[in-house]
Amino acid sequence: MSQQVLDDLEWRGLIAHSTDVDALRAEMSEGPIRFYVGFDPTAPSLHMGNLMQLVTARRLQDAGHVPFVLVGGATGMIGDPKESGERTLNSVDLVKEWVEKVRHQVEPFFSFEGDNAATMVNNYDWTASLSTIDFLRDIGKHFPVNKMLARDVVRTRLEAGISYTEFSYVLLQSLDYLNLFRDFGVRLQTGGSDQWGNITSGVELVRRVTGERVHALATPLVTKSDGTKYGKTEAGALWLDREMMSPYAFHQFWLNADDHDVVPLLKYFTFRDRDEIDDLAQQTHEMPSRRAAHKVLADDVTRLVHGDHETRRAKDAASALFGGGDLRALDAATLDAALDATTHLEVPASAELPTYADLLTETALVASKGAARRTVAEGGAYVNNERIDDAEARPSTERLLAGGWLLLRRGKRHVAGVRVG
RNA sequence: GGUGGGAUUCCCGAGUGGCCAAAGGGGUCUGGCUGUAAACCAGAUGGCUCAGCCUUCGAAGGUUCGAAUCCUUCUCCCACCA
Repeated sequence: MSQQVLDDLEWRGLIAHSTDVDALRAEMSEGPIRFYVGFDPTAPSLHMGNLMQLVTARRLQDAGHVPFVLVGGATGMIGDPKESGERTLNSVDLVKEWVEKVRHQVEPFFSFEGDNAATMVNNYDWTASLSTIDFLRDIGKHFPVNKMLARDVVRTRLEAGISYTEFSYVLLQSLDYLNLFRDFGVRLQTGGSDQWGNITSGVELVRRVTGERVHALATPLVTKSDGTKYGKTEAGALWLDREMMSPYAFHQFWLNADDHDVVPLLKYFTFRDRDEIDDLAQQTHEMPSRRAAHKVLADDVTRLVHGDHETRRAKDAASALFGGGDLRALDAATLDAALDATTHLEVPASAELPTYADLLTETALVASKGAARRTVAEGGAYVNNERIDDAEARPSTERLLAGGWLLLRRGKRHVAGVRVG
């Protein structure tokens, strides 16, 4: 029973790399196993790639397996080498702060009760007191430098330079696996394919030290159908933190997925089963304009990350703003709810309201006043769904909608509210 | 250690004294077509108090009426030689 989750992961396209799957399947068929997935505090919030790991781990827990969710209080201090170059070390206080944020973001995804309750761990707990001598003797001895140098990331970094600190990162992550195996009997690590090198190094360390063959699975990098990297928005990464990305913006991101990407995204990020996803794929094929799959994707993922209430708000905002109805017909309460969900701005009521160029800039709908003028000249700026042609003009108070709102829009889908009052 | 080549706007890459806010491509944005898709076509793409001004061509100085372009020093990369 509990091994069928592997078939599900495979069908969803979530297994990009794996150690011996048949051996893993055999172990799972005997009963639940313990597995771990780690998150390094490299930013104040998790993002799309981490979400994929969270959802994948949740699938494993739902199948009866026992999650150990690791927050990288130690690894976050060191920094995983990335191809683009050396990282700047974050201060100890900042890492600690981010550890707490990551922990809070991660917790809602798991159940901490029942037979297969999840356990939170922090690798700082077993590394902080580790002496350099012990580390070098017990761990370092198992890492041939010639093999470490052969890793792709390291090789690409040899020209540009890599510090001993980052070069050593893999030892710490491998030590995590060894410790979790010894202390808790963890036998599977999951993670993103960009972590595959680190993950297999952990498998190797466990084998060298204990002779046991533990397992690993890596999910693919999320890419668009055209092969480019997914998860980037105009504003940057797709953050899970609502302060860094509003639930409305988050919901819009999924809603605006390319048709070609929507089915893979449903498989990766939702808990819809095969029949439901096949049905949604069919609907998208037959009536693409209804965007049934996009709506399910956006609603499900937003609900998962931000909850029911925020999802409802994001949906209501979208239907008020993009529903195509007359904005003047909307009442103050509806507009309040819809525009509160977007980026919005308060300006005091006065005889002379700011110019459109200023309003567009201050709502961050455009990057600069020059960009605001350009957008207006290109015919890409709208107030209350009416195109404006003079950036230096000011809205008259007669234009105000219920509740003193003005609806600003740039292009087709970037909106912001201005409340005069 | 020596010699030669290089560092240009978000990225790649042209530019070798004024016509340079700087070709071309990519990316991005807007418009058109649509479905708040994709593809395609067109335009835009440093900032501002916008017929003008300010900041930008690895860094700092200098020459000149005028420098991304010339000179000096420094930093980093690449190639060849030792």
